[in-house]
Amino acid sequence: MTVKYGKILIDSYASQLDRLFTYKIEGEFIPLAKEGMRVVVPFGKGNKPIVGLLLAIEDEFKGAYSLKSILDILDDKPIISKELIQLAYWMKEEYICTLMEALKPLLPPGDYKEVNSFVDLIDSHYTPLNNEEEMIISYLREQGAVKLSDLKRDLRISNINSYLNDLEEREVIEIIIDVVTSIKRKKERWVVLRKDLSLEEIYSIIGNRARKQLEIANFLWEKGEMSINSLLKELNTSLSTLKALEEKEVLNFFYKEVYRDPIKKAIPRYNKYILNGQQERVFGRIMSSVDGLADGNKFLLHGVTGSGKTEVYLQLVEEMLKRGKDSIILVPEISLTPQTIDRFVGRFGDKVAILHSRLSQGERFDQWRRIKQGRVKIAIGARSAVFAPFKNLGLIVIDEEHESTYKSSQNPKYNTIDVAAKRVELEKAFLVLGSATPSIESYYRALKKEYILLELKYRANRQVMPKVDLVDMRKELEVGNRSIFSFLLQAKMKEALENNKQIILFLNRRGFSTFVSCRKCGYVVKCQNCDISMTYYKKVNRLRCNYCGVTVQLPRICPQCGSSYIKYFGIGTEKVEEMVRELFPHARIRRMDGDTTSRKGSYERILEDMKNKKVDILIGTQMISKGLDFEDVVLVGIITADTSLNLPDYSSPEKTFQLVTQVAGRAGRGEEEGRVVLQTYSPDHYSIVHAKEQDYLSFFMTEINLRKEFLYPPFIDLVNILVYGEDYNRVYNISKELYNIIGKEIKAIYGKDYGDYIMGPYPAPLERIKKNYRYQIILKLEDKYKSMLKDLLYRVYIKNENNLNLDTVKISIDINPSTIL
DNA sequence: AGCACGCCGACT
DNA sequence: GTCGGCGTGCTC
Repeated sequence: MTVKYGKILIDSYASQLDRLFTYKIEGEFIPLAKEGMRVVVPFGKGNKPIVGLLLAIEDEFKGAYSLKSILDILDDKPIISKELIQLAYWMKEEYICTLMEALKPLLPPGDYKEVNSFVDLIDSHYTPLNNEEEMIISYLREQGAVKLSDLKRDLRISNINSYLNDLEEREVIEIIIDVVTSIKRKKERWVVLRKDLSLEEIYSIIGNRARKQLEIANFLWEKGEMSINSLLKELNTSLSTLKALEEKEVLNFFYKEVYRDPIKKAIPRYNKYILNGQQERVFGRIMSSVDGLADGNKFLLHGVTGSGKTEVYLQLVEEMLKRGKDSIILVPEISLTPQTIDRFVGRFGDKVAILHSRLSQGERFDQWRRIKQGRVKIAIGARSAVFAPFKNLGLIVIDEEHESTYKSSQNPKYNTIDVAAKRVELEKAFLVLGSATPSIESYYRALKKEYILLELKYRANRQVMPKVDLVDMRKELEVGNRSIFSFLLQAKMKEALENNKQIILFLNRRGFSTFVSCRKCGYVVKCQNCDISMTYYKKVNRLRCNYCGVTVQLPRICPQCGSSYIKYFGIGTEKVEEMVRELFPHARIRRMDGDTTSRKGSYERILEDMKNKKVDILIGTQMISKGLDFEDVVLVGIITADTSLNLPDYSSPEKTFQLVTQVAGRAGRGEEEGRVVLQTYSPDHYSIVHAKEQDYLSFFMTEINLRKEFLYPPFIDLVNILVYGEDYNRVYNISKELYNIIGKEIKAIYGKDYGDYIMGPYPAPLERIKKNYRYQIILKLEDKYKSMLKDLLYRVYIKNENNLNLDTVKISIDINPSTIL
């Protein structure tokens, strides 16, 4: 074969370059080129060299135009696997974005154009076998770690790749992928004793007067080698002593690369537990699939709070390790707490990489590289860790799978669960979704047998589920209690404090509160058509439904009970703290919300204080709803469940049910039975009623029927098309134009019923963010028309076939968004 | 995205 | 006559 053909994606986010270009691969490049490598190609009329990603290699080409040839290959090994390339193609289709956008989270972090191969000498005492090796090694001795391309340019050895490969195989040199900016990879000075001397010989060289030097020698004899920093600290000595030893040629200094390790403190070992009966059944069922004894590769693990899901995950990971397979553990960012990390690191030590949003660019790159090179076998992190570049992936676990943080809100706007399901298919791996309150979507799929449903019905330590008391806040008002704490909650708090127990007060503040409700009877203004709370718009002083756009007058008096206590809802954690202080001036109170935990480490400190019983009452928002496990918390107070219930979003009952169940699960983790006081203005709402009973199945059945009736996911895909920009008129006009283009197609499908499937354009609930006016169009995609309409959206949005003027107005398309605010 | 081509207005 | 404005269209 004298020539091959490479399909290349140009490194550009320009939508018009969202296609592959064919280039010839000739001569020396033929054996080197692999899919997933970066290449340099001449592009455009001026043949400007530009970086592209080689995505496919073909033997023939049938096109009517002449081809150019690639100029260079930048990588020594692919920077992305074939499976991940496949995944990117799938994401592009699924989430309507360019291939380059879809690839972004799968490529090395940072600017991938800045990624380079570096060559470094590992064994500097190696004796070269031939002239070429001699040149390479002496070059590296002089230069230290160098860019592969520089080395090639300077030495001009023909067939240099085969020499380099050979040397790498013999572990004389090392070829590493790294980013240019971090070529100053962190190195530490280490010391090692000369290997050819016995201890006696060393003693005699040092002589018996230098006591400190003898101590060091003894120490190193035991330890082998050590970094200078830790040696100096440990033996409380100075660099000059070491220098003296070097002069006597007892020890050698050398440099050793340190990985910027985000795990700073020593983590104690986390011991393995023996699984109880129900855990064992779940574990056994999954393992029988893994070992090919049963069908299925995707599981939904529905386990009540405190049922020991984590231990099941840990043991699955362990089995994967035994089988030479890698694992990815996904957790919501907020539960990526020390508690969670400690368990995995405490069990698996340095086989674990941790990926979270607070890593610096350099740290992030190191973690990526450790995974890519196979130095770690387990990655634990937030949603983007689903793309961890393992080559032997065996298992993906998604804990708290119902959490909305698994939906990305930036391009590509992927849903981690769907991505994981796809990846597991591509890599023949296994997926385990876990939750105490599975999302409606996931549970529905489990019932449809897309996932295998597994259950943990009891808490691990025979603890009973906490008892939930429902308090109707309308009645509190009737009997003259104007405080935000019901009499029952006050009494329970007093009791817990007297018994020296801890209390968690949970304030439900999802997003912001824009709904209008009656403090007397709990009435909330809802849309007649959509069964969704209406949103108050200050500017026009009217209420509007964000789904169908109907607006109504703001009621002065409650239409249900006639009281004038009808107003907006909203209260903050500070206010709650103030009120608790009034009631219990001697209690030690801590607050946990966005404000108090933004400072680094403060979150950990609060948890530490909680553990050490330095806190009596912890007040918090979503942040305290999960993962926290304190034995002495006997009481959980939910100040008001209603806030999330009345957001203008079809999933608000689901979110409310989940939140209440999760928070309630914080109580009674110790010996004593937990109590939960749940305050609400809607004690009859199905999500509140079922949350009180902790009856997931009943909640699911009610909700799924509503979803079907009102045409919401999982029965359709909801598409939110957001048009935004600073110029109101342009935003409005573009959104109108867009509506007409898409509406035409929908009309052709549905005829006069088309209005059920396309809504808008309406101002978004948050009509203006950062000077941008925002209009939205909402689509409901039925499965059978999905690919057709997605194709239309691609042509309109990415290709801009209708030549919409998008200079000052931007469009964002979100498939099944977690929120439409 | 870049870059060239192209078809009209005001200049050495 | 030509220099250059940025609209249009293409890039293997």
